[in-house]
Amino acid sequence: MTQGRPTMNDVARSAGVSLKTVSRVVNGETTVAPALVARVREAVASLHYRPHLGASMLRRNDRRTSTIGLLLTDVGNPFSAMLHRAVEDEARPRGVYVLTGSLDEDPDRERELVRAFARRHADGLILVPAGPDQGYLALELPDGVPVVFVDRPAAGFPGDTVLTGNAAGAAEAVRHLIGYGHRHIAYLGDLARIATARRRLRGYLGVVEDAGLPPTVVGGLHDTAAAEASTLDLLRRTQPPTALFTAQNLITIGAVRALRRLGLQHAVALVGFDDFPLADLLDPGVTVVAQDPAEMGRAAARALLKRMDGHTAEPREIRIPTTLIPRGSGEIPG
Amino acid sequence: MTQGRPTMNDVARSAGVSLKTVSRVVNGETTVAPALVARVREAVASLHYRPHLGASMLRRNDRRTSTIGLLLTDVGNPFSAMLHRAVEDEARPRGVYVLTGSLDEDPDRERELVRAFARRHADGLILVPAGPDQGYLALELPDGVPVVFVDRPAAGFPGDTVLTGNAAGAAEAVRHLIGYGHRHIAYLGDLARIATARRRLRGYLGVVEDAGLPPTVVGGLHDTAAAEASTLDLLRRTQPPTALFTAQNLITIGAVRALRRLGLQHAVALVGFDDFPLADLLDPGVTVVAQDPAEMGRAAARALLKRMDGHTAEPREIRIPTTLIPRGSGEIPG
DNA sequence: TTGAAAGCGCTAACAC
DNA sequence: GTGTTAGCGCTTTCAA
Repeated sequence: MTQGRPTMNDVARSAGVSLKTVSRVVNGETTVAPALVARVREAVASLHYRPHLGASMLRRNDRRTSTIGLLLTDVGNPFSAMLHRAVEDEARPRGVYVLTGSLDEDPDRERELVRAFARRHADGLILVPAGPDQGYLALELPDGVPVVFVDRPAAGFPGDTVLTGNAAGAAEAVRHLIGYGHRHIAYLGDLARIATARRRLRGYLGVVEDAGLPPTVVGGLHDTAAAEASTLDLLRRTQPPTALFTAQNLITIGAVRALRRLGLQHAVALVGFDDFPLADLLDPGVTVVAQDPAEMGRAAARALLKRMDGHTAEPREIRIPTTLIPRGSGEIPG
Repeated sequence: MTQGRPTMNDVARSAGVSLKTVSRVVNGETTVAPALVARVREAVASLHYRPHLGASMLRRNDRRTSTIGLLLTDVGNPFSAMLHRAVEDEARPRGVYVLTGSLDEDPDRERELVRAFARRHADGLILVPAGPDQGYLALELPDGVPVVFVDRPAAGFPGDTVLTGNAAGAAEAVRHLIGYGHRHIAYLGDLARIATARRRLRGYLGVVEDAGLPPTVVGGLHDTAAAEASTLDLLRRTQPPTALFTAQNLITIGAVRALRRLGLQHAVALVGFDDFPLADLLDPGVTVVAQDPAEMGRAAARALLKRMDGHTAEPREIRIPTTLIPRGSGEIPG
């Protein structure tokens, strides 16, 4: 019955017209007699003909696939997932579909995925950079394929960049704690390679120094367990801090666990960077500086689609502000 | 400088060999003299040649793109996101990449996305069905493109199906509550179209009836707010239940909020279907019947890849068991 | 307005 | 081992 799917030629034969006429109808050209259009449409329907995008792409001049690539830290984490959803929502009305992949902070994986998506003729890329340098993009990507960077600045390749107010958000958190009378505020975070972490630390240090307070920095925390352990150590010191600023999601949760274990959750103040579900249901509710991943995704997708439409201008830097959400843990006086 | 990217012909000219020899080298065929291989490799590198997958696909017999489509309820929700990640992890070592999309329980959207992915020559699909019938797949998909269904059974198209033990999990939750002495256990859930919800309700009803207990069913709950309101109503009745079984994530959270507001969180027992982050940090910890989205994703991807490898056998039904995780709220005696 | 021929970049089939 | 020829399904170019 089916020996491969039907081609334009099959449709042409079935409709009694030439191949080219079918092509014209399928592509919505208006220079075809209505009677022929109808015959072709009928044949298309009865044969269940679907145009072969690859073949069309090969011959066409514009060579668009209406597909973009989205390279995230980890498609499974809630932050990435919300960003992903926002990108899809912007792309959907344009008939643009999304290839996705997780980089796990691995620069090799970043380049591998870029190459894979380039081979699949993505019209553009949205990238949360894992590596320190994106110069390779010039080699992997055909000319004219735009890239928008998200959450971290890129190096070596031009593109719009969507960033959160990392330093500003951290500064706001620390100022909030100072406003409640705290004079000894500790920073818990991941000081690693990642530019994001450094910016948050800078925000903390700036405010603490301006206020003439002693900085306490605990770095190198990558997961909940490490954060919990470090927080326990910190609070058992002879001069423990009266307030904590945790620079990331998982670290905040580790700190909450530690405070519980010591029964200090109503005694030591806490503000975390990044919101998380149910933060309001804990006791006390956890005060956070929330990012807006959905807005970041929307902004990135809009910037990319604009470039794909031929918009050429100097790469822009788009900054999405953070919001401090007081829920109790950050309003414990010092 | 760049007038389009280089083709195999450019490489052949640059290396002083024939087009076909380049093709052989690029495709890793072993019947080429080492000296020529080296010359071709060099030319490939210096010209930054990248093979044109579309053209290759067009001519090749097997016509594979090493791309699969993943159609989820909502890429932004944690359950879908974890499933997505597991699929990616299975596909990655095979050099298979993933097109993703959200259906939002909309059958039209389901068909639209299937068509879009088929046009992009996905080698296979993993689908969380939104609509009641998947018969259209036979028209939209080329012959031989396998589909694996996840989380819900499909109709009208053959394919492996990965399901959670919905009825069994619900039954276990209710039995757990009965084991703690409860005789009046209410069901809160979404009774809508969705097969999943009906199965959970069936699990509840089966156990309750077998135990000779009166069923109390509150349905039509779609979000946290509705669940909170309904729970409040329920607990203010003259004969309130002593235990709640909430059939879904968001409903569980709504119920938790309601119990808090009434100060009953240590008096009324609660078991929820679906785990959620921080369930253990609440007071009391929330006992749940946990699904395993990662295992569902792995199973689906493995089944799909096997079919893509030519495995032909009767479609299988793969059932991923649930796990009851006691954390406190389900162990309050009745 | 419609059609015939050429060819996009690549690989299958068959020479040499 | 290597090269030549034909052609995948479609759009371009140009002629009718």
